[in-house]
Amino acid sequence: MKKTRNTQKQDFVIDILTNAKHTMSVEAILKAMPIKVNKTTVYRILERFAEKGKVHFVTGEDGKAYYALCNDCNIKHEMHNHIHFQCKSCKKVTCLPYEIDVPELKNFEIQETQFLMIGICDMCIS
Amino acid sequence: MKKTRNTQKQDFVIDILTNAKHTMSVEAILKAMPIKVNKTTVYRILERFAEKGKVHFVTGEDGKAYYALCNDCNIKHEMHNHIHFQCKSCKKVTCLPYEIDVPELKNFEIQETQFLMIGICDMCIS
DNA sequence: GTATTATTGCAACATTGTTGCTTTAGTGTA
DNA sequence: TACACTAAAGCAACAATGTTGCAATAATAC
Ligand SMILES: [Mn+2]
Ligand SMILES: [Mn+2]
Ligand SMILES: [Zn+2]
Ligand SMILES: [Zn+2]
Repeated sequence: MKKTRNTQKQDFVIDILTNAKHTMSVEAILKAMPIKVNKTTVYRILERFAEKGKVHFVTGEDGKAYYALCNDCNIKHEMHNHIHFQCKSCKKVTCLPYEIDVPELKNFEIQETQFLMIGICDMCIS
Repeated sequence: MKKTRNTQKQDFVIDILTNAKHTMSVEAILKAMPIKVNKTTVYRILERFAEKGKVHFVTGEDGKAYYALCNDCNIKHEMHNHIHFQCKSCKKVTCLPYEIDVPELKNFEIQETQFLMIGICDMCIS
């Protein structure tokens, strides 16, 4: 495997995601950066982290990618079979501690899963 | 509810989706049209169909929306709790006849679900 | 046939993400 | 510390998907 370097900007991304209560879009991560960083840089940092299994993402109903640290992820199976929830009101995407039993699919090779539920979150519900 | 009209272009979209073996992106639907149709028109036709429950869509890992007719959908609950599978090789998104049991989420109002599995489909597997 | 207005077309735009190339800076070695 | 190597970051231009406002068209009712 290729060598990697530790950089300030990578650390910032980790810090931001560590303190995040929800998953974050690239746009949100950029805004949370304490210094100015190019968006391409953030895209590539997240890409590297995703390859290493440090981070996972869900594609929201809006087509945007939302990133989260892989803390409690099912890394041993290299999947992230927990549910995500996207709120139609505040748009936030949350990782939920519910695992989904992945069915056996004859002749299909399952590599990843994205389980997304959509509705109104606990904070926005009146 | 507002009045609707029957148009040739709406019928074409229904025909195309009826004969489709997989879900279809707007781009694919446009290409399958027997006559030239504006993309905005297709977006709006699909939007109206989705509201009526004639059609549902999944957002692929690539962020694109993939549409399918609601034939066997769980329309009584206004949800589409079956699994979808996106192939990393041929990119096709397929509706699969597996239902997912949606967990009860205290203080969350679940309106829709999108369950996506990603990997290699039965046609692309060697 | 005429009026009404849902549907379509068009052009301009917004957003998200990608690519190729240059520049910067992290790391190991002398 | 100085230097070489090259991963990481910056930049600009681009691609792809989807959206908006308004004008033109055509389905339906009378
Ligand atoms: Mn998650
Ligand atoms: Mn489906
Ligand atoms: Zn919310
Ligand atoms: Zn395939």
